[in-house]
Amino acid sequence: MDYLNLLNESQRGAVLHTEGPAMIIAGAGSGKTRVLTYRIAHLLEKGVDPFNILALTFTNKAAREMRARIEKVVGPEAKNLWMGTFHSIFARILRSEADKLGYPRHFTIYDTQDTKTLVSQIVKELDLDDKLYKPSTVLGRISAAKNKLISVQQYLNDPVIRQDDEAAMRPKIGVIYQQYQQRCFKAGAMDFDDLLYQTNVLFKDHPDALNKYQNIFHYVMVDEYQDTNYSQYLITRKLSAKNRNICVVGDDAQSIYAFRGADIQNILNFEKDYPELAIFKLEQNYRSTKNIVKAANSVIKNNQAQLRKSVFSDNEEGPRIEVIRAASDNEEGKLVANGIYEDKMNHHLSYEDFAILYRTNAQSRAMEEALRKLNIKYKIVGGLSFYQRKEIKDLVAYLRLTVNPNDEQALRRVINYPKRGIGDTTISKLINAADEANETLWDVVANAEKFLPARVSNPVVGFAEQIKSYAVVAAKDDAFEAAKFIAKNSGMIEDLYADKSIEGLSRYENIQELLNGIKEYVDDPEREDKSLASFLQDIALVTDTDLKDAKDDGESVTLMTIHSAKGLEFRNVYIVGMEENLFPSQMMITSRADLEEERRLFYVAITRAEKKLTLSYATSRYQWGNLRSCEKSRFIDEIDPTYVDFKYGTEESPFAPVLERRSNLVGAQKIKPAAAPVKPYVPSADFKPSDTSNLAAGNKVEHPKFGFGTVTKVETQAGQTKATIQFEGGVGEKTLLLSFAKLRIL
DNA sequence: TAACAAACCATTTTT
DNA sequence: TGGTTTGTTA
Repeated sequence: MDYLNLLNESQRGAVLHTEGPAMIIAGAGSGKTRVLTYRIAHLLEKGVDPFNILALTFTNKAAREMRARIEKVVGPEAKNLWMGTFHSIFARILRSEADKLGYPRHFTIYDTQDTKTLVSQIVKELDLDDKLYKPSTVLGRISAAKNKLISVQQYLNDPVIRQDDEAAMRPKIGVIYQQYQQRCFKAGAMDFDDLLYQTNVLFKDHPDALNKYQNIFHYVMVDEYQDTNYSQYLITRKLSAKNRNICVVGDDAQSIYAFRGADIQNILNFEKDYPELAIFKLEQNYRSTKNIVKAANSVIKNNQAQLRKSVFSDNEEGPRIEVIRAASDNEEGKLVANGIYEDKMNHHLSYEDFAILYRTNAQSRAMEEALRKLNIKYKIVGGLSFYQRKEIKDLVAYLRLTVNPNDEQALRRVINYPKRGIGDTTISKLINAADEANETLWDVVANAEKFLPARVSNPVVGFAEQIKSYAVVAAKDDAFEAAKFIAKNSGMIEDLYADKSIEGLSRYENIQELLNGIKEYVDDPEREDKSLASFLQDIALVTDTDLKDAKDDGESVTLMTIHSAKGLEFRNVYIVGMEENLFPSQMMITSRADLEEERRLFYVAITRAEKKLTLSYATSRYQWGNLRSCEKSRFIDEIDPTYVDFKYGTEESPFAPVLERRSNLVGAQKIKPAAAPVKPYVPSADFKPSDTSNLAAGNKVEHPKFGFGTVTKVETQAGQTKATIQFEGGVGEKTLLLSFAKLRIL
């Protein structure tokens, strides 16, 4: 029990309050993980069986680290906790209950790429305009629907949704959603959202199953509760409905996943669901200096929607926040790299102590170049992950097909790789045949001789036999033996080995690396299930962040997006690209809610730093291939100036000459002002679109993006009413479709 | 069917 | 600008 002495009062309260609902509001750096760890340890010491505790996190890494920390306190019992990400825990539960929902036990988990391909296939089959129905747009709608638990039927019947889709000129999204779900089901596949959606279906339609898990999970804990969506909210509420021992931990100020359906109301309204709720506020920040904490507070103060709390630090004052201005993105990189080098030398630090954070992945390039020039080692988190490489996806597709032959995306991927004489025409014929006979693609492939002349069907049947033989191997051998056999037998190894180019060599090596990874997986002495199916379930939910961490080899600066930095801390942090339209991102400044999310993102970024924080921005930057001029981010000015040092003056850039020289070069592009030299307009807080059916010339209106303006013309053409509006503030004249535009008549 | 060129798209963030 | 996909040609 001596760990109780390591905690402050509110931390201790949160640890000891084990019965009944509890909410822990944990400010950044306030020892949240420590509280969760000890809370679970405390439960175990009280005699609670680890099998009765469910702890949900958002990343595998968080789960792994917490389990390791608990293990240090309570020993190997910690292994028996139900601890993992929402997706991995419910994938596991769904797998054992799959038959109730009509899915195979070894259902495939489609990754983002699979789902995109599937959507484009459907769009093509329905003969829709692929410019309008972009996979990302369509999937965004489908995903949002699933996260709100809107079924295909509800989607098709809902008049509001129909109107939205029609207004966006995409009336067929519902039909695509329907096709998409059918195809996934037929293929025995679930996407990420399905893992949560189908869990809800399971609990709704099978009360016995719900009951079973309610009786297993006596205690439910949810980390990063501010990032849960409706689907996740409902799962946790149902699971804890019986015992009401639910403890959620979160910080509304760090909610940064609204774009993915996270609903900050889940945390703001938690009290309504549980009136007997105990609330604990962790307000002391142990991570950062006073300066950093105060600066972060002064920024987040600008948000309206938030729970009241005051985060403070008892640490040293620390240096002030430094703001660097550079003339270009490349120079920004140079200044940051130099700064890191000097800091390291002056303070005897390791490169491990530094992180460079940015809003978008595209910004990493300039940083990488600059670091390389100074021979500073770095690692990038995010970007193209190992499992997204072509050759890896190919081998994984074979493995998936072995476990679940109905997996359509996997089948289409490898049916003619390596080349075995099955051309596009044959494949389309097979797909059509499957469609007509209302069978899965696999059923047709396996019986191709019934559908096609022998000359073309022979290689297809041969392929099916091959896959069947893999299933036999996978049934008796472990994942490694099976994968090795499949890689060889499929001809993949041979094909890659034949390619002697540098890329070919690296592809070959990647396959070896994947096989090594599988070997490690089966060699893990604690691994119970060493089957291929189990391995596949595992890697489907592994993210790049998890991977890089595992084989981190020593001293290097970390580069990543702010999103992936959540939950991490570094001694010295550089936040780069502090420019309007980049951070805050231009797509996020149309509404107050979006802007507040960007601000929370900035808050998260600031609070990653322990000792020293540096912000940088460039007055010009390459974007889409041409040089654009940029303005300093409004967020810089939101920091209380007491805590800030401007390193390179605020009036004129000392690097202006560099910029001039560059633009004078023959053929160099002239610096264009940003497309709209307009002050990004933030609508009135109470903005509500008016009924515009009686709009007439002369009306004064407000638009959420363009600001205030006067209507000069209203005309109706082909049933579409258009208004021409002269906007103020340099926006100029715009013609807007009234069915689309949100306007408030003043 | 492979090699190459042209066109196209992208920069929001991810389990 | 640069990476990927699509189209054209032999």
